[in-house]
Amino acid sequence: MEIAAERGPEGLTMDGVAERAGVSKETLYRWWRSKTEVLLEAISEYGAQAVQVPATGSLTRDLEIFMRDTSAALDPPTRRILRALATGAAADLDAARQVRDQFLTRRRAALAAILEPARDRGELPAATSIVTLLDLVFGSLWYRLVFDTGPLDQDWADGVTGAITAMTGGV
Amino acid sequence: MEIAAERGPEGLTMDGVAERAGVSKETLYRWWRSKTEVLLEAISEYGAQAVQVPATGSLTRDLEIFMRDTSAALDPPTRRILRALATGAAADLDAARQVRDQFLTRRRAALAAILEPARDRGELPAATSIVTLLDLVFGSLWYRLVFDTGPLDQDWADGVTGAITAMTGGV
Amino acid sequence: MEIAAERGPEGLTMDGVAERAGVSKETLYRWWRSKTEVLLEAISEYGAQAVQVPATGSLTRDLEIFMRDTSAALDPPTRRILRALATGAAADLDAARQVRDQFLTRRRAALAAILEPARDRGELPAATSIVTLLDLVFGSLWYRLVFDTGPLDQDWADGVTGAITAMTGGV
Amino acid sequence: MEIAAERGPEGLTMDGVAERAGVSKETLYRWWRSKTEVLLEAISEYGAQAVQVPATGSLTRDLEIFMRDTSAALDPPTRRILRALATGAAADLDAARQVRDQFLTRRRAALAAILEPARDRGELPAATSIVTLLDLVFGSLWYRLVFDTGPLDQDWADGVTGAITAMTGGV
DNA sequence: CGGTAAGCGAGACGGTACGTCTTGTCTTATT
DNA sequence: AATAAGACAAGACGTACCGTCTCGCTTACCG
Repeated sequence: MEIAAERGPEGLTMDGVAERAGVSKETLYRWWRSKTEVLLEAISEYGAQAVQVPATGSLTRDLEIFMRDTSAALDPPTRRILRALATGAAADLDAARQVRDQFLTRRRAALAAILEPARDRGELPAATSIVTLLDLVFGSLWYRLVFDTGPLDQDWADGVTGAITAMTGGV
Repeated sequence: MEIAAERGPEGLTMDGVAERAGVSKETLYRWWRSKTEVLLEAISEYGAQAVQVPATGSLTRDLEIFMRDTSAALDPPTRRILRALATGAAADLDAARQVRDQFLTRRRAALAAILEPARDRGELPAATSIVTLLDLVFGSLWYRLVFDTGPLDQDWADGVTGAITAMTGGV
Repeated sequence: MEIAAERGPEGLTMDGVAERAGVSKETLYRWWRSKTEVLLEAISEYGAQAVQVPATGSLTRDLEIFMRDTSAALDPPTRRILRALATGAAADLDAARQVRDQFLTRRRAALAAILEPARDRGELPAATSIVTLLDLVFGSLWYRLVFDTGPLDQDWADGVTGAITAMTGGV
Repeated sequence: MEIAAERGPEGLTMDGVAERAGVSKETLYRWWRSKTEVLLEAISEYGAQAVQVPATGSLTRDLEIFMRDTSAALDPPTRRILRALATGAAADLDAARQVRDQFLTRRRAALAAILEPARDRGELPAATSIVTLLDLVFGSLWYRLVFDTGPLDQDWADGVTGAITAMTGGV
């Protein structure tokens, strides 16, 4: 985590991790088969603190809180770590699967826990595909992360919140 | 392109490109400073054929056409090429900038050329942030590409189309 | 022994021995401090059958028997074992000392038991240095073993026998 | 050479050579496929100075000179180098072949150039096998080197000389 | 007879070298 | 002057073996 946070994807090497951890490469490979596995486990310890799922009863309010929390968590070191994760996933479908199953899933579930009740309450059209919405929201996040197309600040958070809530339409 | 299409991000090396091209590495580096630059130039030749911008006068129809075209273009070889691009961008902010400026921009402009008139016609709320919508749509695409979270087929295309047009609300 | 006989010096590892013996490395190292010690002990069990010391009363005849016996013992598996021993000895003076004291000594004594009486009987010049002769004979053997310069067959045995007995000169 | 001379077989590593030579391991492996090849080439440069072949007309005298020269060359650093060579040869038949062809051959030829004329002159029995004698002499040398069974000093040189000339018998 | 200590298997560990791979720079000779 | 050919330093990769270590388990001896 330290190395990924300090130096980003390029500076993260198994040799480096082994040295920093005061551990032999042999041991590293015994427990984790790849850089991605190491990172995932490191993150899961770090991010074990359950993702907050606001439940104010209002989709707009819930989303706003969730998105702002998310945005607030994305300081530069964290962004470097996530970019390292994305690098691994983009390069190798196997790593992608691991990231998906062991990392993305959790956050997707949290957001789904906001969206589904909202749809049931009628705040989103009944036909709305939650999966599509999740892709849109998290896609926006990773897109900005990977391609550095813009900040992931409060404005961004509010923009996404606004777009999603706009789907409530005239309802 | 051939190599990236055949072998994906991992199998794409400068040595490999030089050999396949019957060119020395020296020459490769003289003209392009990095793998990303090589790929970008290769893609731009390939994808020079201007992106079609439908203009049927209906946001829903335009979007549907655009998304289906996009989806249709994403065959497995193309996906491997794009993943190679994402790998480079995620690993290095400088590469990210290049991908952004020389590749993403074009497609963003095409979609913007659909969304902006639609907003002007009142098919989207006047306050709608086009940039946010672009991030959502392309984010969804790259998210699925990078993390292999699902197919980029017609269902996906229609799902995104539906979500965006849902924002037109009761209008 | 099995491993050394099958795979030779390169394939002989402490891990391998431990596994084949159904024993933990811990135990291996408790009883023997090095590969060389393990091999030496294994060989001493194997080769415990006393070295035959012919005593026909004729140097030529005794030597011939001894050399032919020696040659006959040197089948390929045995050669691999001896090469493993030589590898250890050449690499490390401490191992060399152990091989010398616990292995070479025995065979040297056997040959000396042939040469000394012969010298006393006048079949070798009185000034002959037995040690030098031992070095010449066994040197020839190990030289061929280590550098694979030629077979250790009956021709070789007879050649050495002939050379040594030639020293009896016109006597 | 420096490393082999200073630290002997155990301390000689490809990594170490690369570092000391200010060269990358890649380059090392491009030119030499193994430690043995590196050593052989290093030695051949070093030892390029032709081996002196005395030709006094007397076998005893020639041998004495040759053996004393040989003995004098075997200072501790040289012995460490030669033990490194023997370690490689003993461990691997392929390395053994290389050592034989590129190193041992030269010295064998030099000694043969002494022995053959002597035999022709009648100083050795006509039936004497030169090859056997070469094995005996050099075997004695390497035996002492590998197993550290005794010094390779002038006494040793004279002992071997004496043994060989003893074969001239009553002539 | 029940408690304790010694020896054991299992195997993790830090360390080090291995041999391979890719990167980006460079030199040389050719055209 | 641009090129191909390819050597090169740098350094990460993933593997192998070494010798040490810690853990429980099982015997066998002793109180």
